[in-house]
Amino acid sequence: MRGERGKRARSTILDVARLARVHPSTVSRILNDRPGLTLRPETRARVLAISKRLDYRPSALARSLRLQRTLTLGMLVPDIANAFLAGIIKGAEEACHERGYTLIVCNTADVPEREATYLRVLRERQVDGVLVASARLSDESIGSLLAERFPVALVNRGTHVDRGTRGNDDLWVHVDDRGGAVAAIDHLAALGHRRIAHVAGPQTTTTGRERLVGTRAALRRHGLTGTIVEAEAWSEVEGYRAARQLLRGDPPSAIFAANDLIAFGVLRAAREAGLDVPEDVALVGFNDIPEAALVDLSTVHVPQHEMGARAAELLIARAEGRPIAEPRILLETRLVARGSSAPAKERVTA
Amino acid sequence: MRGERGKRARSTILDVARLARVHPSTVSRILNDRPGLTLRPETRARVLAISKRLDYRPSALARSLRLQRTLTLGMLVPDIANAFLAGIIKGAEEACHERGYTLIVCNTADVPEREATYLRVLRERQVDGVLVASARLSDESIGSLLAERFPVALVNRGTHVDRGTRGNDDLWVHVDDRGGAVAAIDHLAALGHRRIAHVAGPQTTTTGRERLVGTRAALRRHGLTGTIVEAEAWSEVEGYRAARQLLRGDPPSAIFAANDLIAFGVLRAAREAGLDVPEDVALVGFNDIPEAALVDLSTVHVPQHEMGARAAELLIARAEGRPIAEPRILLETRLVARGSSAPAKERVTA
DNA sequence: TTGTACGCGTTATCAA
DNA sequence: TTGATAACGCGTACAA
Repeated sequence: MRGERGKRARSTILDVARLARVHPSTVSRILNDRPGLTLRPETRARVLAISKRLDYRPSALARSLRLQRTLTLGMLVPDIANAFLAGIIKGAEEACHERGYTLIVCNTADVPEREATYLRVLRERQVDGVLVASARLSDESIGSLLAERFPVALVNRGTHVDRGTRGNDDLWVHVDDRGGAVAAIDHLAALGHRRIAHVAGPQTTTTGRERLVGTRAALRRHGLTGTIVEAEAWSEVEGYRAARQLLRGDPPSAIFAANDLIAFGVLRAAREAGLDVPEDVALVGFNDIPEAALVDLSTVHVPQHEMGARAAELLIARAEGRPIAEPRILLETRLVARGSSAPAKERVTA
Repeated sequence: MRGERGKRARSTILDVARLARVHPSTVSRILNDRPGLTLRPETRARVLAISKRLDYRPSALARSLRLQRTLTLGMLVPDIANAFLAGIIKGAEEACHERGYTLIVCNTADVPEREATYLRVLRERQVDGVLVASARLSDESIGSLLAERFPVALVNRGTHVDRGTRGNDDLWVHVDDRGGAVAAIDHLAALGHRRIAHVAGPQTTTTGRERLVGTRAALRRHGLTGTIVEAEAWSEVEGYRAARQLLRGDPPSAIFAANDLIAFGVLRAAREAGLDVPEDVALVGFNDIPEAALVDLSTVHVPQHEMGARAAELLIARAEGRPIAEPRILLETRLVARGSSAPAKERVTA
């Protein structure tokens, strides 16, 4: 039963060397060919030919063991299936691929135990660095990585891990959450809305907090109070739950949801409450995931792909020991107005 | 500049052995502890303690090199950000995690060159098997893998690779595409629709073909002809393009789109054409991705998570040389009726 | 019950 | 210009 498979043993560098009548190390040199090295074209050609004929492919395992680097990056995300994260992952994956790195994406489901397990696995596999896109705060695990000076890059999340012990060279790619929130509120205010509510994201996350801060500041500037409710998670379901609470009684005329998924939940709750969007209540989300266009949701655009790519590039630079000019990258957001926040304006006082 | 990082060298099995005053091999034995091996509890405890103290973690690299297996699976997908595939990936990832395997997801973007590159990378990394979820047909690359008896499992795609040279033991997890299509058409016919169109998926893919076959059969059974147009890709954009062609002139009263993304495109085209869904035209999709609920799309449900999980399990079994009872798994679909296909019925002859 | 010796496949370094 | 050697970190057959 066993041993049935894996018959045709893969050819190694020794096989090539033997057939080419050279030493294995010569084969290695030729195949990797460093500039500034002198090989006789003759042997070179012969080795190349043999290696092609044997379909020789070096073992990344052995090489990594020898080189002490794997050309592999790990990535921790709370949910692969989340459209926003998917965009980030894709960006990171492409940047990695371009530079010859492989990315291992790990789905933590925001469960600390899984996070820890994966972190262990990644380290056992000697990945050259870890990209952390999970939104949760305060990770001792991350703290310990940073403490060990293990290459880590944070994407779309901050950290409250003991600022004291860390330098200012932490790798960090995020967007202007406050600015985005301000843009959202400004947009709604410009449409004439005065009764604006905010369905905030979990206040256990940096993004959730920052967006709330921006919202509050903008509301104040417009001389508005605004109602704030908090969704317990960045999900449609929790957005729905929070919105129901908000819509009972005297509903606001406009709602800014902390992200698009939450906005979808708000949308569902509004419909159930017999409220039309945007006629009865205007709605703005955050992130601009592809589905936002599907339901004509106004939202704050976030360059997901770029976030992932930039973060991966930073991390690779760090892993390769290259100097990094800007370890912290702040990307701009941009409001995308769509149907969900269209009317109002003329009926300001309606 | 360099050498700055990676200072604190990770402790190896030798460090543990030294401090525990035993031979490295003893440490290895204790840590892996095979049943049926007799260790003195005393040394055992000592080694365990030391290893804990040093925070020793074995190198997966070295182990894999020695064991000739990596406990790693590769996965080829055309688009990580595709919601349907994301569900499959998630299922596969979880199954892998449960069994101690790591999954490397590769985004091929349906570009043959990338597919080939990734396949090479995965083999160099000695993955124990590859999960192929790309929908394209006829891959010589896949053919060669199969020929080499390298563990491969196909998910949501068939293969037209030379049936002759392959056994019947190919690993294959897919859904009943024909049955699903039939269910969709039956559903529309039951609503009273007589002018039913099908926006088919790319006929270069097995799923696209199977769904068309099912559609044709069902239409025929109902004594209908039906219009067929083909989308050039499984995307919103191509669905839109195909639908525009379909909707000019005398539009059908119902449309079955080969998958949800295409259905979204149809939806957009219908709206632009001033047609209301479902009042003027009923719509049914395929896959039941989460976004389908968002726009109230009727669709054929596909157990994405299960597909990924089952495929991964099959592949792991094969990689470990365990016998496989059912190498080909066919999962059932189920029609989910939502608003997009609601009315009609009473106005059959309207 | 534990130690010895070797090999997994590469590549860097030094010698020739 | 090429060869020889050692080492990366681990697991296992065999010996003690």
